[in-house]
Amino acid sequence: MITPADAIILQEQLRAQVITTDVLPHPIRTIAGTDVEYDKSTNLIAGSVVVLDYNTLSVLAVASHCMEVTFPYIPGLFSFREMPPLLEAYRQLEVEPDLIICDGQGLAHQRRFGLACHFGVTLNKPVIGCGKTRLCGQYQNLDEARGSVAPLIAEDDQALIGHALRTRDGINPVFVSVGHKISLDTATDIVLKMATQYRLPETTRLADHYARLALLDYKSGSNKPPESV
DNA sequence: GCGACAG
DNA sequence: ATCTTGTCGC
Repeated sequence: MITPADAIILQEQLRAQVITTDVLPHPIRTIAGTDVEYDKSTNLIAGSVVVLDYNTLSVLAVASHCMEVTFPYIPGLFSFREMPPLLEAYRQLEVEPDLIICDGQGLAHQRRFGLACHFGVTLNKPVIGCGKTRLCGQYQNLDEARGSVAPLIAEDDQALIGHALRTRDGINPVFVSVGHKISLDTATDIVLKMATQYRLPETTRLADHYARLALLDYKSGSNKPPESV
C-alpha cells in the first residue's frame, strides 16, 4: 500500500491538474453527493454516492461499497482513506452526475489538494468540497444570516482557498472550496442552493444516510447464522 | 517545543 | 468517525 510519505508526493504532483474555473454542463441537470461511514470495531468503511435531480432533489441513483479500511486517518491525507470505497461506489452508478459535492475540503487544504480535488482529478469531473469543519485557513466577519459568506484565507501565503458559508441563520457555517472544474463562487452558490432545510446540503445528508445503511447491510449480511443441525 | 488537525 | 440522553438556551 502507498505510504504517507509517497501520498504527499502524489498530492504535490496531482495538484497541478486542478482546474479552478467553471467547466460544467449548462444547465446543470443532476448533482451527486458522497459520504463515508466508519465502523470502528470491525475496521469497515462504507462509501456512498447518491445522484439527485438538480431542480427537484429527487433521488435518481444510489451506489454504495463497503470494504476494510486501507489507510490511517491523517489530517491532510484524508482522501487516501476515503477514495477507495467512493471510487468503487461511483463506478457502480447507473446515472452519471453533472457534478459532485464531496464531504471534505478541496483547495482548503495544507497542500491545496483535499479529497474534492483528488476525486475530481481522478474522475475528471466537476467536484465541490464542502466540509463541516475547518482544516486550515482563517476567516472573520461572517454575518449570522443564511447566505452570508466570508473568505477563507490560508495562514501561510494569505491565498483565498475557500469560503465559510452560513447555510442557516445563526448556525455554524460550512466550508466550501474548489475541488475541480468549478469556480469558488459557483461552488458556493450551488452549496447554498442544495442546503434547502438543514445546515448541510441535501446531497451530503442523503449520502450519509445511504452510507450508514450500506454499512449496516454489510454487517448483517456477513453475520452468518450458526449452522442449523 | 506547542497547538491545530477534513472524517 | 466514534463514545451518547437529556437538557440548556434562543
